[in-house]
Amino acid sequence: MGENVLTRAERRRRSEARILDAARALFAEVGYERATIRGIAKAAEVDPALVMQYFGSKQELFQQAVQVSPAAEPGAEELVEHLLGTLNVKLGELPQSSLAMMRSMLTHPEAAASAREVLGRQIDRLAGSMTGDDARLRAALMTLTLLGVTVGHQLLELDELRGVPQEELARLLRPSLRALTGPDVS
Amino acid sequence: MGENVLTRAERRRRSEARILDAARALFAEVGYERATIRGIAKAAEVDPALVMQYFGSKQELFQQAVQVSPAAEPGAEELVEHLLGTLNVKLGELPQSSLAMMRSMLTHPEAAASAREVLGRQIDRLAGSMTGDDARLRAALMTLTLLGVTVGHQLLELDELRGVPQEELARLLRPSLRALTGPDVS
DNA sequence: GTCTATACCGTGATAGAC
DNA sequence: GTCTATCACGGTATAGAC
Repeated sequence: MGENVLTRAERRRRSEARILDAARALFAEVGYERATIRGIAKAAEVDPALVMQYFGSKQELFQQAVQVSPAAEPGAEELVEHLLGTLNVKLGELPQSSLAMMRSMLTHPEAAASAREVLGRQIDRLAGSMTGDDARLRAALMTLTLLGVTVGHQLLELDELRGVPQEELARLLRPSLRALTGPDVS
Repeated sequence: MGENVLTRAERRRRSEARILDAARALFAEVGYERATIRGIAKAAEVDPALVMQYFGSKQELFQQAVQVSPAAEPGAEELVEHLLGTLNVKLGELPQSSLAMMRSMLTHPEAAASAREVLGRQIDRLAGSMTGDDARLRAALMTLTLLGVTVGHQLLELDELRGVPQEELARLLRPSLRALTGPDVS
């Protein structure tokens, strides 16, 4: 019967992608609890039941939507400088999946676990480049400093950080983070 | 007819107090959306309808539960040192009302507004003790640093901060915050 | 296989019995 | 004044029509 414009598998793939995009956007905007299956389906222009059909549950949809690819995770080999490069990403074009995770990390247990994992990995990398017995602790404080700034900027949208260029923030934070680096530098 | 053990006004006052305590605890533990009127009532050992009767709505209950007394708000006259004193409070015995507010600040609009207000006041106080045209920005970064540490410690409960004494954290953070203070000291 | 219709539950909130 | 019964709503999930 002639060629179809879209095969079924192709349609399915596109619908899934649209749902995931809509889910990421909504989770990032209002968090896990306030984001609804019906709302996500509406944004993706699909039937609400389809979302359940594809992903099984809201929780599984959330997991697939927010999982950050390890490649996209910030590395920290050059320590502070690279961390501030990371900051640029964090402050500018932080992927929506990360925003969605961060938005829900205080209220949704699953998101909290994910946050602990991601932060833990970053702390590990940082601590690996540092010496001293409290290296992990200092690495954690550096990571949490960036987390605080990111929360204030991206999620709370404090007026004080409105429209401040990333370079300015990096410039101001550099000495502060270096102070946590300890005696050793990279 | 003789004296009653408890007058009605007294009973009412005690019930209200128990409800507010339970509300603070639940809001702090699971956030605004997951805390339910019924759950709060059960914890306070009162009828759910009573909560509505007393407070009108869940939102009003939240407001009354989380409102932080201005006296309890951290001051910052001696700048870094006092801020680190503040940190002690933040890390040790942060009042449950503040925890409840922080827990919900990323997902509940009302809590977000409250957080912006409290953080803004702290930034104002800090900036008042600093000079330079970017004083407010640096003050904001200092405040967000402490916010990040508090979130990581109190809400995400990162392993890296488990059981670390406040003095240790203050010691490690002091140079970092001083670096944001800028050329002027208090 | 895809979607329509609906069941079912728990929520905040209300009205009215006691 | 207190509480039982119920409402309307919105959420997840499912059964069955196409």
